[in-house]
This record gives sequence, structure tokens and C-alpha cells, in this order.
Amino acid sequence: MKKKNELPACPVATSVSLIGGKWKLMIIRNLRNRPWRFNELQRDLEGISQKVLTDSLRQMIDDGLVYRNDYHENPPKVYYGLTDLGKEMMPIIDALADFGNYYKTIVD
Amino acid sequence: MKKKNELPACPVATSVSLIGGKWKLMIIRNLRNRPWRFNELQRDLEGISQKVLTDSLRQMIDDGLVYRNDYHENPPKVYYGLTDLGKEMMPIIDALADFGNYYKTIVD
DNA sequence: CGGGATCCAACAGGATACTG
DNA sequence: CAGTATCCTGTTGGATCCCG
Repeated sequence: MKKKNELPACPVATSVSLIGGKWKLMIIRNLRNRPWRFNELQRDLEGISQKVLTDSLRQMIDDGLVYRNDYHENPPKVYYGLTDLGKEMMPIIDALADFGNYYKTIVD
Repeated sequence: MKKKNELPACPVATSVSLIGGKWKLMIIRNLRNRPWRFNELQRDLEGISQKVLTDSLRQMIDDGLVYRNDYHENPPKVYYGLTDLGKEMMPIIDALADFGNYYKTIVD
């Protein structure tokens, strides 16, 4: 988990630093209702490379938004899910989705 | 203004494509209550280069979030403000600020 | 004051190959 | 299945100089 002194002064910028990646918000949206497996996520997020998915998940785990549940089985079985803190992001996802939908009704 | 067919399919991604820059959300936050002048913005957003401020403003104008009001005076006098569409972003800014503040109370 | 025009560094993200 | 390890490329953003 990051320390306070690494965070931007502005709370808005703090949030942006946590979800700034190209795919992080989409990942959170997917994890909303249940934990997902690695390949399951990659298949659903069409276009994401597995390096970027790995990096994103690791950062979000580090930031406390996502947990990783490794069953230590063979073949490997790992689930990713939202922590309680991660679930606090949902109002942001909803606000973004609302605006995105509204925007599409406006343009052209 | 962008065309629909240039927009991502996911509404969340649409929003992100509009505010994805490093400074755009901070600019919107500043323009919340009144129009600002160019240098006024640059002074307040400590660290932003004028190229990035110019680019960001132009993109946001293009996306319909910000308007530009040129008084055509000498010396130049130009104000930037939020359009009605831009004001619809405020719930997102608020949600991000809320989460940012909450996050700071959680970490360490 | 409000930019335009360049040039450059940093980094995020993508492609590919390989592994326990 | 769930990654690691490289390598490479495009885009962002920053620095500097100039202008009406």
C-alpha cells in the first residue's frame, strides 16, 4: 500500500493516480459483482495484453483496491476481486458511465 | 466535436477518453465556478507547461466540455469556461475528490 | 498576454517468446 | 492456467525559443 507522502496533494489527483491506466477502470467494472480469474479477465477485456493486465492488477493490489486469491492448485487457479476499498470506487465508475452515456446522446 | 464512431463502445471508456490527460480534471475543477484566463490557469496549476495547457484546453473545447471567449483586445484577453456539457462532469469530479479524501484516511 | 513551433525524455502500453 | 522476461513503439508531457 502506498504511503501518504507519495500521494498528490489534490484528492482528485490522488484518485486519478490510482485509476489512471488505460484499463484499470474496466477491470474494476468487471470485478464489481464477483471475483474473476486471470484469463477470464483477459478474454473479456478484448485487446489488453497480458503484460498490461498483470501490471495493472499488481498496481491495484498494491494500492489496496484489489485482492489476489491463489488456490495453490495445479493447474493454477487464481482469483482477483475488489477489496472493500475497491468497492468504494463504484460511485466513480457509475458517474463515469452516466456521463459517457449522456455524452453519446449529445455528440452529433 | 468528436463523432460517435470515434468513441469507445464502453461508456466508462468514453469518459476516460475525454478526461484522460494528466491535468484535464484539475482544469475542470478550476473552471467550476467561473471562467479563467490562460495565464491565471497556468499559475494556479503549478507544474503544467504551457504547451500541455494549450493542448488540453483545445482538446476539451473540441470535445465540447470547455468554451473559449476571446475579447480580441490588446493586450490579449481570453477566458476559458465550462460549457453546460462540461458542468455535467462535476459529479465525477466530486466522486473522485470524495474517494481521494477517503483514500487518504485509509492508507497507513 | 496568449499563445505557436520544435525538440526531447519518459513512460505506458503492445508483441513475442518462454515457463512452472 | 497464470504468469515472467524482453524488446520495441507511440503517445504524453516537459523545456526552450519565438511572435503579434
